[in-house]
Amino acid sequence: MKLSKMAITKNKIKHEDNTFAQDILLQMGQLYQFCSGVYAYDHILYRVMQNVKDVIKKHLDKLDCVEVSLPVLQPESIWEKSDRLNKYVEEDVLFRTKSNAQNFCLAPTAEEAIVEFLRNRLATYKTLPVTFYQIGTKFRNEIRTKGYLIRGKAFEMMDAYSFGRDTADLMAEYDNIRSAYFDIFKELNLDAMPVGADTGNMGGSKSEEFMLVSDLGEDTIFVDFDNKKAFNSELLEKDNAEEYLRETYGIEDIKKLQKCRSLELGHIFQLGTKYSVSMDAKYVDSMGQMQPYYMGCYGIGVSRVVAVIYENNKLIDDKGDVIGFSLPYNIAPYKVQIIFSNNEQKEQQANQLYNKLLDCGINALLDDRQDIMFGARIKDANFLGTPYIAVLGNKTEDNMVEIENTKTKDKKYLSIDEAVKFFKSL
RNA sequence: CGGGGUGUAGCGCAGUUGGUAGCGCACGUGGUUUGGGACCAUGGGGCCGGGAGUUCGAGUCUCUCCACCCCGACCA
Repeated sequence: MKLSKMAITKNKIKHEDNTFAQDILLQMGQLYQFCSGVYAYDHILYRVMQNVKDVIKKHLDKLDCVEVSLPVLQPESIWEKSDRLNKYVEEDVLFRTKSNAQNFCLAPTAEEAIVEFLRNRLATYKTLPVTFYQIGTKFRNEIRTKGYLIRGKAFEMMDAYSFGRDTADLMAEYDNIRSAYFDIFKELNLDAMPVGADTGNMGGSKSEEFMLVSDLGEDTIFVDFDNKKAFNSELLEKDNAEEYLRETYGIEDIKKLQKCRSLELGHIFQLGTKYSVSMDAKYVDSMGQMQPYYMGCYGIGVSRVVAVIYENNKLIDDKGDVIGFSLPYNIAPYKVQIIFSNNEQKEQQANQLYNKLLDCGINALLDDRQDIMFGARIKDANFLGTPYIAVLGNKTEDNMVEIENTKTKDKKYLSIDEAVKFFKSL
């Protein structure tokens, strides 16, 4: 992609109090706020999110989870069936809309929709167990939005739903997804851990949040780092909290746990038969008897994950100012930003490198903006978050490229073909 | 919904005891520059968040809405 085509102006970021990554994204125009909790994503940010989604998909597909797309516009009638409509309306969390004849809502989650979608096709035990998922925009009228993408009114979420014959099926798939979550967060380089949590509006018997210890978060958790056990402080409000924690999460002595601030990135629930019973969704077992599905549901806050990735990959100079980002190679939509001195020969070589990289399927950015000084190109090169910068400057030896790792600042000097080879090897 | 804060150009901000709007960056044009955010000249861009008042006169004072941010409460 050429910068001249991306409507990118010379960036000059005000650094005062700009330690928050998303403030930088707003100033750069990668994030644009329409109103509280509602944002547009510019190209780079959007592609980062796509890549995060691809990582999630890869690990779910490995488990034979089936990706589908459920409607964002949901008839409220399905919410009446599960008896959740009143609760969501009372809490004013639902964005409601209507035609002359029918009431709709914008999907805040999709338990009802997935049951409607699959109930007739999961008529017999022979079709079970299965897990379906989707990744898309969800809408919740948050009473109070927070931290831009951390908590918005419209946000991207992966939501998966498992259908099993019995508790054993449910537990097995819950564990599968749980371990897939470990793989997903590991690949995203996020140190998230499962934390015992309240089931809230979802209901069900047990749930765990995947929490990242972070000041960005809104939750307080208690962690036993040695035994890798943790729970959300909200559970302390339960009746018989200690007994519940011991039985459900195997937490013996609360006093030994360490209190931490944390951010919820995912949440997995053992729903059991809550929705299959309320919505009368059943299958026929091998004895010819009607049985309710044993369901689980599993979410990952994708836009929130993206916000954290940016936060974790800020580039900070000696003065402590944020000067850009260096995204992890596997998440960065573009691997290298190519800049060149204002002379024809260097421009030609830069184009050559750019085209050769594209031919090899390596996404590169070319800063081909006119009337801009070389120094400004260098400064700007950190903002779009490419893990590498390729410099073809007057001080670079002829036909050579200076490749800089934006995170480590390591530099190497290669010919154009060697540079291409280098990127192919990554 | 309580508490606090902020609304002035695309972004970041200044605007004195009320006198009719400024700065930096960005953007246009001309020229000189050209490896760590160049310089000179010049130009365009504003319902000063909205409305009502006080006043000869309101960005500034009063009232009242609204929006956004932060802290709570609540939830994912």
